[in-house]
Amino acid sequence: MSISDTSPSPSRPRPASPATPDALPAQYDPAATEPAIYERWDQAGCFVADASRSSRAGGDRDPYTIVLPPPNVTAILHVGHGLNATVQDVLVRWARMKGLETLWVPGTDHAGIATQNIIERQLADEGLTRQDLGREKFVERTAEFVEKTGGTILRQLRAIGASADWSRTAYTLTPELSLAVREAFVRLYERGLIYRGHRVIHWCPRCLTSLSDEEAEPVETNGMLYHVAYALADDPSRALTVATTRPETMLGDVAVAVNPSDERYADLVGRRVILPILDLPIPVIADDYADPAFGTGVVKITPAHDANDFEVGRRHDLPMPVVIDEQGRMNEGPDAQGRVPAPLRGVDRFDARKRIVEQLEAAGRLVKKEPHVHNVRHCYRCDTVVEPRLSDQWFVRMAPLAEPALEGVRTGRIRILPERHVAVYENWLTNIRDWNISRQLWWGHRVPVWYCKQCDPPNDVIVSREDVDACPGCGGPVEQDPDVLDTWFSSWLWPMSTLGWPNERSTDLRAFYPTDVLVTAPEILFFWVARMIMAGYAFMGDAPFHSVYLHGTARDTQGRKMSKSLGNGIDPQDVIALYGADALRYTLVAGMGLGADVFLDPADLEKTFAPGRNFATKLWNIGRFLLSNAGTDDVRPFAELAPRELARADAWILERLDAAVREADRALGPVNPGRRGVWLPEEQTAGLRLNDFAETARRFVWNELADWYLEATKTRLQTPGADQQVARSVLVHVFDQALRLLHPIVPYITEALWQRLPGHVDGTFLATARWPEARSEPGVDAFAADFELVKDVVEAMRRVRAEYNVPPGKSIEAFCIATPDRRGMLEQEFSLIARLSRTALVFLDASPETKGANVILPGGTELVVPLEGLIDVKKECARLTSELGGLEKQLASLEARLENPGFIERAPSHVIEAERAKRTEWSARRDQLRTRIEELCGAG
RNA sequence: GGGCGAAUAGCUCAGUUGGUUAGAGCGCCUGCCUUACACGCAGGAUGUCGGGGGUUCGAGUCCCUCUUCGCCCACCA
Repeated sequence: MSISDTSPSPSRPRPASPATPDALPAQYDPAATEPAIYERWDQAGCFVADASRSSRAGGDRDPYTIVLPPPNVTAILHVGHGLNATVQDVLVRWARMKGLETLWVPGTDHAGIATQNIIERQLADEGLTRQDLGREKFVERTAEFVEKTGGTILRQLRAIGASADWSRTAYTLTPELSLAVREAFVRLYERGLIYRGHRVIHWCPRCLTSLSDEEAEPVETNGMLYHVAYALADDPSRALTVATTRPETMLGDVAVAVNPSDERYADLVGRRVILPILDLPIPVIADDYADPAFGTGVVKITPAHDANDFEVGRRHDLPMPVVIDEQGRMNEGPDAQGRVPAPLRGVDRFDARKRIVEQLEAAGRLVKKEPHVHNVRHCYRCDTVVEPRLSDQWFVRMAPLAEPALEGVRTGRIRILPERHVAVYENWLTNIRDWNISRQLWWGHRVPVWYCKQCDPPNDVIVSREDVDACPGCGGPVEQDPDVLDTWFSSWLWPMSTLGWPNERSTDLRAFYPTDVLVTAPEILFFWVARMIMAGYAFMGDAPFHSVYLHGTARDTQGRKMSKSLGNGIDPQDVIALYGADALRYTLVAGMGLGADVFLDPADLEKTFAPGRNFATKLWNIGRFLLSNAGTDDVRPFAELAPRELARADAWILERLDAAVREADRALGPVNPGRRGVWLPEEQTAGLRLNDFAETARRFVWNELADWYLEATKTRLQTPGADQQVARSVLVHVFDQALRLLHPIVPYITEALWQRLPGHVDGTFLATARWPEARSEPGVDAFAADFELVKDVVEAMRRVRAEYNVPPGKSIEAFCIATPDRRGMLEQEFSLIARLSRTALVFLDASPETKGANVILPGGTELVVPLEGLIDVKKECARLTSELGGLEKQLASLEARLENPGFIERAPSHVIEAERAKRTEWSARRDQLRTRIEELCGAG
C-alpha cells in the first residue's frame, strides 16, 4: 500500500511515505474538501444557537451575538464583504469554542434605491418606465426579482466559511421586520419625534426621490464662479455684483443679501435691484448669512433651491418660487408665476446654465467668471448631481435620540474601535440634524400614514400600526401616503428586529439582546451604526452592542479602494477556487491591523494569497508527518503522562503552547465587558487584534512546533519504546491544541485535520470543540527553559557553519565550555544537538589551545570550532574584535547610566536591578571575548 | 473653515503607563532537493524612529513647532 502522490515534484521524484491507512494525500485540495465540510457542519447544526441555553433565558452559558451587517439583497460578494464576514466569523468561532451560546444572525437588506434602480434599468432596456407599469406591478416585479436572484450573497458567504445561523436568516421586508418598522415609526410619532417638514432637501433628479444628508455625498468639483451685476432699481448707474456658481438658479432669486455690518452696502438695504433676464425688482436685505469677506459680500437668495437661502427666506418671509422641476429641468413650480421664460422651459439645468450665462454676457451683466473649486453633492446610489429642492418630507427629530447614544459611548457602555472614530462619532451626534426619512420611491416600507379625503382640514394625518380603510373621524375614504421610508429606517432596527422586536417576549430577544460586537466599515458609522445605537436606546432602553469594530478597506497596491468601476477588485470566489477559503481568510486576517486597510494585488492573486496558501500547506504537511508517525497505533492519552516522563523538548513545546494560548486570548481580548456591562478604562481598547492573533498562532505552529519540536522529536518518534509513546502523545496533544487555536482563522483545513487525529470521536466537530486553556504560569519551568540553551547552541553552530561554508553534509566537532549544570544538561542532549546542527560537542573544562571560530552565548557557555583549513584567523579576529567593540560601547553607556546619581535616585528599583544584572552578564562576555581574542590573535 | 489621525527597515505595520543592544511579516542576498513540506529548510543584510526645539537621570514613546500625507464634518454663495 502506498499513498497516492497526485502531483510528483518535477525536480525530484519522491519516494512513497511509509504506508499508513490514515496517511493524507500529499497535496491539500481545498476545492474538494471545503464544501463537504461546510455541509457536515450545517447538517450537524453546529451554528444553530439555542436560546434556552443563554444565561439571560435561564441557561448556563453567556450569550454571544453578532448581527451581520445586511448586504443589499441584490449584492454579489466582493472582497469587502469577504473581509467583513471573515472578521465576524473569527470572533464568532472563537466565542463558540470558548463555550458561549453563540449566535450570528445573517440576513439581507431590501436596499430601496439600489434595488429599485436595478429594476428600472431592466425596464428601460424594455423601453418602459416604472410609471408605465404602475406601482403595484412594479413592486410585484421587484419582489419577484429579489425572490429569484436575491440572497446570492448569503450562499457566497457560506463558501468563505461563515458560521452563521441560517435558520434565523432575516430580510428587512419580511412581515415581521415590516411590523418593527411600523412600530418604530408610530412610537416616534407618538413621542413627537417624527414630523412633516416643508423645507429644502437633497433631491436626486434621476432617482426622483429625496435623500438624507448622508446620502448626498460631497464631491470636490472644479466649477466656475460667475459674478453678475444686479442694477439698482432706482439708480441704474449703480449695480450690486453677486457671485454664484449656479446662475440658472437666479430665476428663483427673491432678494440679494448683504451683511448688516457691511458698511459698503449699508445705504442699499431696503432698496431694490433688478434681477437680470427677468427684469424683476427684488429687495436688498440685511442678513448675517452674507459673509462680507467672500466675493463681493453680496449673495443672491434663492429660497427654493438652496438650504441656506431657504433659512434666509424664512427669516425674511420671502416668497419661494420653484424654478427647477423634479427631473432637474427648468420649469414653473409652486410660486413661480412666470419666472421661467418660455424658451427655457423644459431645458435641463446644466444647459440652462450655459444659456443664461450667454444671455447675461449679451446683456453686459456678466462682470467676470473665474475657476472655482467647491463641493457639489452627488447621489450616493447613481452619482447624479443632487438638486436642493423645496418639498414636503417626513423627518425624525434627532437631538433627543442622540443624547443617550452619546452618553453610551462616554460612559463606556459602548466602545468604538479604533478609538479615533469616537471623536468623529461624538462630533456628528453633537451637531446632529434631523433625518429625512421619506423617499419618493416604490420599493420599501410604505410610510404608515393616511390622509382623510373628507375631513377638514383635508390633510389631517392618521398614523397607525394597522392599515387604515376609513377615517376614524368621519368614516370617509382615506389615502395612504405614497412615500416609502429610507432603507436605513429599517436597518437601524436590525439588531432588535432580527431577534423579534417589537415582540418583547420573544425568546431570542430576551436571550440574545443586547448583542456583542458590531463589525462594519467606518463609512457607515453615521448611516447605520450611530442610528442603531439611537434606536437601541429609544426602543429597548439599552445599547444594541458593547463594541463597534470598524475595519479597514480593501485596496489595490496603489492604495486605491477596490471597486467595480475601477475594475481593480478581487472576486473572493476566484481566490476560493484557486487556493481555498482558508487561504483567503488567513491572508485577510494576517494583513489587517485594527482599523487598518488591507492591500491586495488584483493583478497577482498568486503572490497576494501566498501567505494563506503556504500556511495551509504547512499545516497539511505537519498533519501528514503526524499521521505517518502516530496515526496508526493507539496513542497514550496526554492526561496520563507524568511530568517526569517528558523530555526537555516536550516541556518546552507545552510551555510555548501555553504562551501562545495566553497571547491569542490577549489579542482577541475580553469577550464582553462582564456583568457590569460597562467597559473598564483599561479594557476600553483591549482585544480585537485579529492580526496579532493570526501571527501568534502562525508563529507557534510554524516556528516553534514545526521548526523545532518536530525536528527535535523525529528520532524519538521513530525509535520504538516508552519514550516513543510519550513523544507521540505530546505531539498529538499539541497539534490538537494548535488546530483549536487556528480554527477561527482557517476553519476548513483545521477541521479536516482534526477529524483525522488519533482518538477522534466520530460525530464531533472542531467547530464546537473547546478552546485551549493555558495550564502553567509563564516562565516557571526550568526544564523547558533548558531547551532554549539547546536551541542557542544549535543556532550558533548553524551560524558558524554557514559563515565558514561548511558543506551541509559534513559533520564537525566543537569544543564546549560551560558551567557544570549547563554542561550536564548539554551532555544529556548531545545527540539531539548533534542531529540538529550536525555538530558533535566535545566538553572541556577550560578553553582549548586550538584556534577556531568562537561563539560566546548568554550564560557564559562558550563554543570553539576548530575548522582546520577553513578558518581564516584574521577574519575571525576581525569579527571578534568588532563584536567586542560593540559590546564595549554598549557597556560604557550602561556603566555611565549606573553611575549617574539621578538614575540611581529616580529610576524604579526593578529597572536598576535589570541594568545591574545586564552589566554582570556583559562584563563576563567582554572578558571571555578578550581572552579569546588574545588566544586567537594575540601573537599575530 | 473646523475636527481627528498618521509619519519607525525596500513595502505593510507592531512598539502597551518614558527604562535591555528598536521588532514582525513580506521582499531582498547566500547556501541547500536533509524520506512532512522547494507552497520548503538553514543562514544573512537593512533603520541619524519625518525636520527642529524642549521636558527628563533617561525620549521612537511626553510637550511645542515646522513639513508631508490621509480621513471626517461644514451653509464660502
